[in-house]
Amino acid sequence: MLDVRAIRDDPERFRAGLARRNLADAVDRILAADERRRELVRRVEELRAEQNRLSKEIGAAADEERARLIERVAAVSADLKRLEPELEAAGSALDELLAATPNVPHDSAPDGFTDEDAVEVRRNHGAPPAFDFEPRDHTALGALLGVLDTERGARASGSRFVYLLGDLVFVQLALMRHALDILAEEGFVPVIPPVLVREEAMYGTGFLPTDEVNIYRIEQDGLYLVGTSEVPLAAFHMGEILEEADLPRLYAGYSTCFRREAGSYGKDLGGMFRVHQFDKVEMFAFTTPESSWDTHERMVAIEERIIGNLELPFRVVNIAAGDLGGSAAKKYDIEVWLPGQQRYRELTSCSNCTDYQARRLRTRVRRTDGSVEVLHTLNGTATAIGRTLIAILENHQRADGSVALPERLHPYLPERLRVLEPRA
RNA sequence: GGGAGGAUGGCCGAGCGGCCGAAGGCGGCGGUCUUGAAAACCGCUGGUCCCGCGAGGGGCCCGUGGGUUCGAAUCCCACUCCUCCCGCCA
Repeated sequence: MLDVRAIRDDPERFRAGLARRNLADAVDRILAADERRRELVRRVEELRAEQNRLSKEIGAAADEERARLIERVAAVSADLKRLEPELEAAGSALDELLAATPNVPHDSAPDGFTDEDAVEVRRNHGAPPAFDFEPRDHTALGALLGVLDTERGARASGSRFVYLLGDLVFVQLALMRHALDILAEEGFVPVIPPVLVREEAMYGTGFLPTDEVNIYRIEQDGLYLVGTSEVPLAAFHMGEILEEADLPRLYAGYSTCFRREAGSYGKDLGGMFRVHQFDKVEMFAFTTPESSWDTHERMVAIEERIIGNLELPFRVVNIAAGDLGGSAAKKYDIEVWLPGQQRYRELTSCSNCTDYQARRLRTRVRRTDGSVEVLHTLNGTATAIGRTLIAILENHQRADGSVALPERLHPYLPERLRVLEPRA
């Protein structure tokens, strides 16, 4: 949620920022709603002050005086009864506008509206691997190795569900441990969070109301299945005021993620590139406003380190302003080269949400001088396990279909397991 | 699924319908004392919104939402959440 007072102070800045999302006119609608609300606040508060004054006098007054005062206060109360609903309506109108308005993009986010407009920041290790044979895609490899079963996944649960089998399960767990070890070393507190959350948490993180169609809802209990552990990690400090000395607070969440993938019909069908359920290790940071940009760079660097350890060719892209998620002011994606698709595909994503999420979550920082302000939140993928498995299979495959597992994973794997071998 | 309690400030905990944004304690900050520290003593110690350049003034907040009343932390209604016991269960 944007800060209305900041918009009031410098509307031009917000107009220009939101124009990059094609939403320049939102500023004027917000300002009009804010003006109306403040006018009503002024009038209602004057009446309440008058009512309070008179009521206090009544308490102290003698009986004959009392009747007269009660009559006077009745007139004030009548006015209040009329104005209070108007004030409430004006407040909701403003809240709805603000809830539907996304964050202002950072200056360093490039112009544009689609993934095509993202700007490449850097690549790792230059070129994608050259194969002296025709590389298979992960679906073919998964079948050959006997480690992926999408047909039975569909039978049990529908399309976009997959069974992971055999040694690939050990690779998944190794990826999880590998990421958590690095994050713990970097000062992140490991967390296994709840994956069902209340509406408040979904709203606070900005997934509701805008992303509703992509969220699984448990009607009976009024709970939502999280699409990322960003949600319960952000909600961890919902409504709290953190001490400046305790920042940054860094968390590494490991959870299963659930996504309806509505509106992606026909996209990335087959295999497990786009599925309804996958596991992910996620970074989440609560920082002071002045340090969030440094933290953002640091988190991307951690992502690069993790992917580098897995010996995967990747590139970092800076997402276009108009293509950002609603809460983000800036986002880096890391795209990994997939030989099966002959292109780079999104593997991780790292966003600085500045104060947008924190204001909705009411998460603030108490400065050492005692003042209180909204803090900044960031989130980033440490390892999206499903897609990382795909990248490992496709990039480390050999002519016979076997797959060599990256050395950095060896300590986390069973000793016999260094290569995934095709089924006999 | 059945039953019983509870929700007040960073934490614990009091609170006759008006003098209660709220006693007291703990914690925190500052000070006195001390070579230093502890102890003791003294003082300070909520958030938010509106008006104002500021000094300051005002509104709201005792789980949430309604109601009664001139006036509600206190009375009434509904809801939510938490805890405990029994049952079931990974």
